[in-house]
Amino acid sequence: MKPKETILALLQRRKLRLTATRETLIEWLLEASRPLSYDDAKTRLRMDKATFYRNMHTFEAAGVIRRIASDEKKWYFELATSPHAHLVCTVCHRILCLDTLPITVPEGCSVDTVIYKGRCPACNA
Amino acid sequence: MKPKETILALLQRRKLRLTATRETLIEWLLEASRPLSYDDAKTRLRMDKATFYRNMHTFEAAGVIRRIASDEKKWYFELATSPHAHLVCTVCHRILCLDTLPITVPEGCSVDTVIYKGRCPACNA
DNA sequence: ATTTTAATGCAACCTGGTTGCATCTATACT
DNA sequence: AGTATAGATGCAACCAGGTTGCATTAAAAT
Repeated sequence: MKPKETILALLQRRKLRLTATRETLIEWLLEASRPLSYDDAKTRLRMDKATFYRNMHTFEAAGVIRRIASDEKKWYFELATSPHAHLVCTVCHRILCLDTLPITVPEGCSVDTVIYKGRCPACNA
Repeated sequence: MKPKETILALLQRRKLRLTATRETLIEWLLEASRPLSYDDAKTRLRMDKATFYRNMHTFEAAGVIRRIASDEKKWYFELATSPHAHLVCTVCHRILCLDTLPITVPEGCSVDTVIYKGRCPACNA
């Protein structure tokens, strides 16, 4: 995982300003072990949702993060680490990162990522 | 694919009423070769959206259809045929049905379905 | 220190979907 | 067939997640 400084430097190279808000967001993403939503953010980070989403767009454009659509019509965000599959739990709706990146690519398609839908280990027990 | 009569009979067995609206919806789903949304429906079927979504819930509960979340925060619906994977196109946002049902199930999870994200053959050309 | 330009916060808005309620109609009952 | 009744429909109001406009604030360039 890239250290915070590397990510912040990357943003600065893009002429993006280094605000306290952005530092907080990056720290928060670094700590997370799974993709997080604005809902997750707002309990820990006091921040307007417009600011949150605008920064997520900015970070995404800078290649720093990726977004994943949940089943419950929310966006989840994770740092753009090496590509991997995700499991969207149909019970608790959390999104887990998986090691496995399978697969046989379907004919004529190009596949960026794979999403499994099912039960996470906690909900499967 | 189950014929229309079989599906309608199945609904009746559940004490659901056989309305013109429901017949139209079932016909429309039978004709479709890919999952469809209310947006797709409203251009062909004149029907209130509350009625559309309520029926989709009812059909789903009866096991007649399945729903798939798109990237654009819309629900897509398909008849509950044999389980298969889907490709959500990141360009045209359409959802394609795939023959392949891969996979190695991730440790401790149970997997209901798999979603590929990438470019459909049309957008990949 | 001053200027400039991007980032922030608030409120208003947009879109997809849901809910409350009056009306209507498929089915059950006689 | 005629009537009763419970489920289905349509409309409007609502809700939630996310976006946008705009005035204010604050990095960073000078």
